Amino acid sequence: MRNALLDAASKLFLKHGFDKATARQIAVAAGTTPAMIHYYFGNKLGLFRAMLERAIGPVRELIAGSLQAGAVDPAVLIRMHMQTAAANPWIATLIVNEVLAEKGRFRGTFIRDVAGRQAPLVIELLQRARASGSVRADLDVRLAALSLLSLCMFPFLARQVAGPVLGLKFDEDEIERLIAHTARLFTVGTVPAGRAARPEH
Amino acid sequence: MRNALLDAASKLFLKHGFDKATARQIAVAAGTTPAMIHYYFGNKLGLFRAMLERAIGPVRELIAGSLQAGAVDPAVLIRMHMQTAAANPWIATLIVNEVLAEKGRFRGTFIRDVAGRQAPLVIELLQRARASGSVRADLDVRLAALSLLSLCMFPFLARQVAGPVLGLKFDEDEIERLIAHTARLFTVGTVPAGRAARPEH
DNA sequence: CCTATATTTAAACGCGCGTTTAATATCTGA
DNA sequence: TCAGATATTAAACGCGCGTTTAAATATAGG
Repeated sequence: MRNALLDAASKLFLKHGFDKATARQIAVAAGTTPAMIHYYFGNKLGLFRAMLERAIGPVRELIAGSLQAGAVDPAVLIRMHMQTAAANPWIATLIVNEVLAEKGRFRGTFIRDVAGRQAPLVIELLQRARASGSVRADLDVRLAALSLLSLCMFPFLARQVAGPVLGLKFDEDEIERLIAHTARLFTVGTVPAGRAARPEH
Repeated sequence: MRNALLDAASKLFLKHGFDKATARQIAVAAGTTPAMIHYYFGNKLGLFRAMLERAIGPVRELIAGSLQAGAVDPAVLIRMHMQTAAANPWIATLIVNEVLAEKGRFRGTFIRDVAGRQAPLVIELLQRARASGSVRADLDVRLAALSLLSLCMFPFLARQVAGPVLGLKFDEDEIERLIAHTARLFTVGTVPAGRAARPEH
């Protein structure tokens, strides 16, 4: 029953957000009553937190691990971010509903545990790239990190709008082209002055 | 009283979103009772729509007008978008709460009246730039339009997170540097192959 | 001045929310 | 077997929400 609640909570919280998903909805989806939420998790927020830890743990480890593995290319980082976001649509929904939204319930945790750990690694990666001469020397790495995250995340946050407006389907093939396009845009866009911009493939 | 309600609605709806801002909150902020909302606007949604039309009209005209004025540089477009987003913080909040969020109350209108009109103009601008040889010939203009919007909008949507995480203050000076950085990243990133990337200033 | 209309007030409505209670069922170990 | 702990159920709680009603007040026109 505990697991059934966690499963239902994953589906509904990550689809509709914390406020819109009601305790009764989740309980019914799990085949029980809201009293079980109180019994196992204390209250609705406790269920949300438990569900979140289960959902986000693997993703957090994946991202943190692959960055610490060593110096990687910005293009590789872009690919990893976008593939993760594409493969787990709930991440974008969660960020919109619980991080970016005013008083987002997950913002504090997200800043502390996810973005707060990841951003320094991205900045350090860009600094190394700058030191090695693969990006221009006068690049502001913090602004560049922001641009990189913008390019990687926004398309998935805005998927429901970008689809109809720009005529994008967000199928597997198109996402692959989007990743290649994005990696090239960022790589070429930060190339040292005087070095010719070359197609990657 | 009608105007007092619209003023209070602007402040609270645009700050907290439609759901979180309660009818009583707005009525009290306007110095009256919720019954006045029913009297002048029928219900809460009517007040939201009336407030929205008043708030978004000027911005819509500004953006639509300056694009139809003629062929402009992508860098100019980027500057205009980012300056508008920076000068009107409520735009980012509105987009997060009512457009990107699941079942956002403003998504339909936004797609039809704002993004749906603007995106074709951005795409056309990029096509002209491509035809004139100022961006590379094999650039996918739809993906490039998505990247452009990502770079322009995401920093302001994620302001509350990017600030602490990347150490950004989002003051006037920094926003100016962000705009210059973004314009350069996009311009250089879409430059034709073989043409040297040059600093802009 | 008086009446009819427009505006404002105060109070309550029904509803669904998260939560809690108390009773019942199920399981477990000595 | 059978008490004690664990798990589940059904029902209700108080609360705040958007909304509605009906009475009181202000405002204009003949």
